[in-house]
Parts: sequence; structure tokens; C-alpha cells
Amino acid sequence: MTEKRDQKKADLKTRLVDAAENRIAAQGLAALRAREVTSDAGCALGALYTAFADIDLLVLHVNSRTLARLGSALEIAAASATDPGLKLAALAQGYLAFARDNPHLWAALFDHHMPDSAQVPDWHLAEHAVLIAHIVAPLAALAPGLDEAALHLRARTLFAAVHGIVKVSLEGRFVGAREDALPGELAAFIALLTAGMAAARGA
Amino acid sequence: MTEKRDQKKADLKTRLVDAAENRIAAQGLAALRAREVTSDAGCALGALYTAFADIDLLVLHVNSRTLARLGSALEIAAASATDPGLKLAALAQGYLAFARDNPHLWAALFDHHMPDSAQVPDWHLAEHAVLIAHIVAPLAALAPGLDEAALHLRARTLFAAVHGIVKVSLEGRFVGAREDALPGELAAFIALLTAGMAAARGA
DNA sequence: CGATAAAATGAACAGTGTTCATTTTTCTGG
DNA sequence: CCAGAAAAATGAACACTGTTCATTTTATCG
Repeated sequence: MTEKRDQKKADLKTRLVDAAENRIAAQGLAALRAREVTSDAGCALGALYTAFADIDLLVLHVNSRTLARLGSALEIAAASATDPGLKLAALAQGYLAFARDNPHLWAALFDHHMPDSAQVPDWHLAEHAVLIAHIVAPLAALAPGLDEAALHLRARTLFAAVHGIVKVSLEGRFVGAREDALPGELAAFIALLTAGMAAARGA
Repeated sequence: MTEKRDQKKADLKTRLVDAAENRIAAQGLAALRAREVTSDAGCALGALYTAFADIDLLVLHVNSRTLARLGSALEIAAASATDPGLKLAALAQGYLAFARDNPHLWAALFDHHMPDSAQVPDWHLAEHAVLIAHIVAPLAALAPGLDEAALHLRARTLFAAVHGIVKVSLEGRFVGAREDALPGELAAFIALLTAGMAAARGA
């Protein structure tokens, strides 16, 4: 049996992801260094490359954890309301809250790019489904005319819109960007969309 | 007089920004290299640092150009319609078209981050105003209840939402992201918002 | 236990942006 | 038009990056 070997390798991977997660959370993705991560994890520099093909794959595993935590936060937010419109509003505020509470880890989800044009592996792409999973049901209630495919497409569009609002604002790309106005703007934005969908149903 | 010196320095800056712009347009921001830029510009490596404090400032000047071109594109889009709702729709489609036609230069606008926590200089932050400049007027017509401050805030929110939809889709962060559905989704999204604003006016 | 295979090690490598002593160019007073 | 002075261009050197690989250490199993 190769139990001890597998155990050690699993332990090493965990320590490396822990270390990378802590570094990203503290200083952001751009400040991540292979030497610091391996030092924090208590292993040699080269050990990183026995556990992961490169540093990008390590970041993907950190992002994997973040997506899981974000998924839980969104699930709780979705459960906080029954009315579809209020559910969407709660999801948006929950997303904003997570981004504010985990600024660097959240930013790493979208700031990380694969080198050259190497594609993100499918297993990780699939994990992004949690971002739209809880949007689909309330959206179906608000826009009953959409079929399954259109519904998922629209849910993605809706997520991307909310994400854009939060990202642009938290990055402070505009002069006088007022972060404290963000919850209100997000609420007004969702209200506008639900009103639009209500009008479409009524017509 | 120091005419020749100033002229040469201005020429050098122009050549460097030209070279950086071409490199980013061809291969993306991440592939930008000081040695390649200076080689393209026909100067020594060190000359870059007599023209710009660092490579980030050079990128800022490239982004400055891109924002100006994007501003023109949006102005043309805004002029293509008179109805406020159609104007917003045209702006969204114009934004999408610019992003598709200039993928790397457009991405550089938002993928570039200052090192550490060095702030973007105000002159460049101010240039981002072109992104919302043409949204304000049609938005004012559609949402007459907003005062000046709320109007600009809402315009920024609206831009950020459209930007998010385009960015997330073009980056292909989801499985089965169908880029060809983007214009339709964007149109449906704007229609939803205008319908929501119409409902708010009617009530 | 001893032979073998696997994994951990960290010095070395190729690459990056940036600096700085040196050379070259430009400016200006006579 | 020409020195002397000032400024700018140069590119080798520097500190740092992620990654590799010959060597050492550790785990496996007959």
C-alpha cells in the first residue's frame, strides 16, 4: 500500500492551498509569490511543482474554495426571502457582502487569467455554476415566458450585470466613486429589473 | 530655447505609446514587455524610464488613447437614435461592438491594476467619464425623478452592469458561454430596464 | 533488512522591470 | 562657430520572478 505517500502528498497540497489562500486574502493575487507560499507551507520551493503543475493551478484551487464559500453565502441569501423579487434582491446584497468581506479572494476569482491562451480546466469552469444556481428559480417565476436555455442564459446575464456593478465600484475606477451608495444602487437596479419583468408579464 | 530637446522627448513618448499600443492590441496586456516595446520604438531599454516613470504609466497612456476612441464610438452610437430607450440600447450595442473589435485594448482598460496600492492619477480617472457621458441624458428622460447626483450615480451603475455583461461573456468564465447570444441578451437587458423605468414613471 | 522507486530539495536558469555609471547629444555664453 | 556645461540616451548590471533538474532523502515491498 502507498498510504503514507498519498497522505503526505495530500497534506502538502492542503498546506500549499492554505498558504496561498492566506497570502491572497492578506495582500491580493498580484502579491502571491512561490517562495513565500512554500515557505509558509513549510516545504522547499521545488515541492510546489510536485503538487501542482504551476502556480496558476494553485490559484485555481484557492478560487475553488472561494467559489464554494461564495456558493454557501448565496444559498443563505436566497433562503432569506420567498418572494422571487426579494430573493433576487437578497442575492445581490449577499454577493456584495461577500465581495466586501473577502475583497482579495473575491477579486482573485475574476482577476486571475491563465497564461497565454491556456484554457481553464472544465472542472473549475463548472464550479462557477454556483454563481447563477440560485438566480434561476426566482427568475423563472418572474419571467415565465423563457424556456430552459433562455432562462439559464438570462440568469448568467443577470449575474454578470450585478457582478459588473460591484466590481467597477469596488475597484474605484471612477472619480468620486462612492462605495457607500453601492447597496442602494444595487437595490434600485434589481427593483428596476423586477418592475420591467412585471410589466412584460402584464402586457 | 530647448525646442529640439522637447521635440525629441515628445517623439520618443509617442513612439513608445505607439509600440505599447500595438503590442497590447496584438497580444494583450499580459504579454507587454519593456524590451520589446523599446525595441519596437527604436530606443534603448533605459530610454523608457526617461519618458515614463514606469511601465504602468506607459500603459495608462495607451488606455488614455483607447478611452478616447471608445468615447468617439459611443458618441456615434448615441447619435444614431433619438428615443431615450433606443439610445441606451444603441450605446450598449456600441460598447459591445468596440469591445469585440478591440478585445485586447479594451480588456487592458480594466485588467490593468496599479502596483501595490498606488492610485491611478486623477487625470486618467477623469478620462473614464466618457464611459457614462452619453448615458446621462437619455437616463434623465427615462427617470425624471432623479436629481443630478443620483442621475450620475445611476448612469455609472447602468454602465457597470452593461460592462459586466460584456466582460464576463467575452472572458468566457462560464461553461458553454455563447458569445453569439450576447447582442440579444444585451438588448433584452436594456429593454427590461427601460420597461422598469416606464413602470416607475407610470406609477 | 536491502534494493528500488518515488518524492523532496535548493542551487541554477531564463526571464522580468528597473537602475545607474558612462557615453553621446543638445544647449548656451562668448 | 566654438568650448564648456547640462541634459538625455545607453545597455550592462541588479534584484527579483516562476520553473527546472541533478542530487539527496524518504517510503515501499520482496
